Amino acid sequence: MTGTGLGIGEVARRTGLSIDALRFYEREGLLVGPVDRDAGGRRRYRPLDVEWLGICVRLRESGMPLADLRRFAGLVRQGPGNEAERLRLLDAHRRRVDEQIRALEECRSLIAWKTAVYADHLARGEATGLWDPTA
Amino acid sequence: MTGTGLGIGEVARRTGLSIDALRFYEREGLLVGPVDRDAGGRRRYRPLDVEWLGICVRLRESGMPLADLRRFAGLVRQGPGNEAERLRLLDAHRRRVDEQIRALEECRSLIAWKTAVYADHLARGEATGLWDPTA
DNA sequence: GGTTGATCTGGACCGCACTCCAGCTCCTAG
DNA sequence: CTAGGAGCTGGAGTGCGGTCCAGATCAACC
Repeated sequence: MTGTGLGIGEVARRTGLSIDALRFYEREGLLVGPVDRDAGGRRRYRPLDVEWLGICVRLRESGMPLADLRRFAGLVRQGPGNEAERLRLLDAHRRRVDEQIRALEECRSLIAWKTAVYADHLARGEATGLWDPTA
Repeated sequence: MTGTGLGIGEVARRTGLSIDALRFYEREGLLVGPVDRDAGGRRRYRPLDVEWLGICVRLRESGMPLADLRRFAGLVRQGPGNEAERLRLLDAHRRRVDEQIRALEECRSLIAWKTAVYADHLARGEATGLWDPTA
């Protein structure tokens, strides 16, 4: 029997984080609590840890800096009583995500327009509207 | 008279890039051609340069690495004849942007759900479903 | 002529988020 | 017993994308 919880390799596979990143996150205080260790000193992640790491991954993917993640983890670690602050933090982040989506959509439409210009140009041979700094 | 073209400070204001970044981009070969200089050796950006920089900003905002931007700039610098490759490059980037938007929207909905949980909790005092690692 | 403000160059430095490494321990299978 | 594989620690190194700085020059105005 492997004991309770998951080993670091398994957690890495499940979360998509590297083993090094998992140890790094722990050193940086991004977890909601100390990770259990087995008799030999190896990490054993409980389901809660893994779930939290999943959230970390999402927040990171959406551009939250580690510093903010650390603050959030700190609030959660303190336990109940600071929900208002957690809410503020998440809400501010959501607004940033909205803004990112908006900006990306704008970029996307510029790119789509440019690709359309090139595609059109290729479809009919020489055409106008191309970048040509030699002009 | 200030002569033709814009000074670096003005271009920085218009593009949102810092003066240092503008010089850095130039050193890194991200521009479509050499920037003009006035009698005193100062940069004078032509409208085409500024327009290209605007595109750079968009592409960077949407996560294109400088290396790709450099490749694209190189193609444009070469002049007509490589439109197919420019198209491939932009198209690949558009797909990455689409993927980013998708991922961000997923993150957004997780965050929205979490904030709803906290908001609900705050609205009615103690409730369930909160992170509490002390449990 | 002097001051002020923008710009120049080359090169050092920075923050972020990891990633890699040496040298060690521990567990399991054969 | 031994070989292999997963994991451990502390610390150094990496890649990206700029940012900062010293020391000089230049243009314009008073």
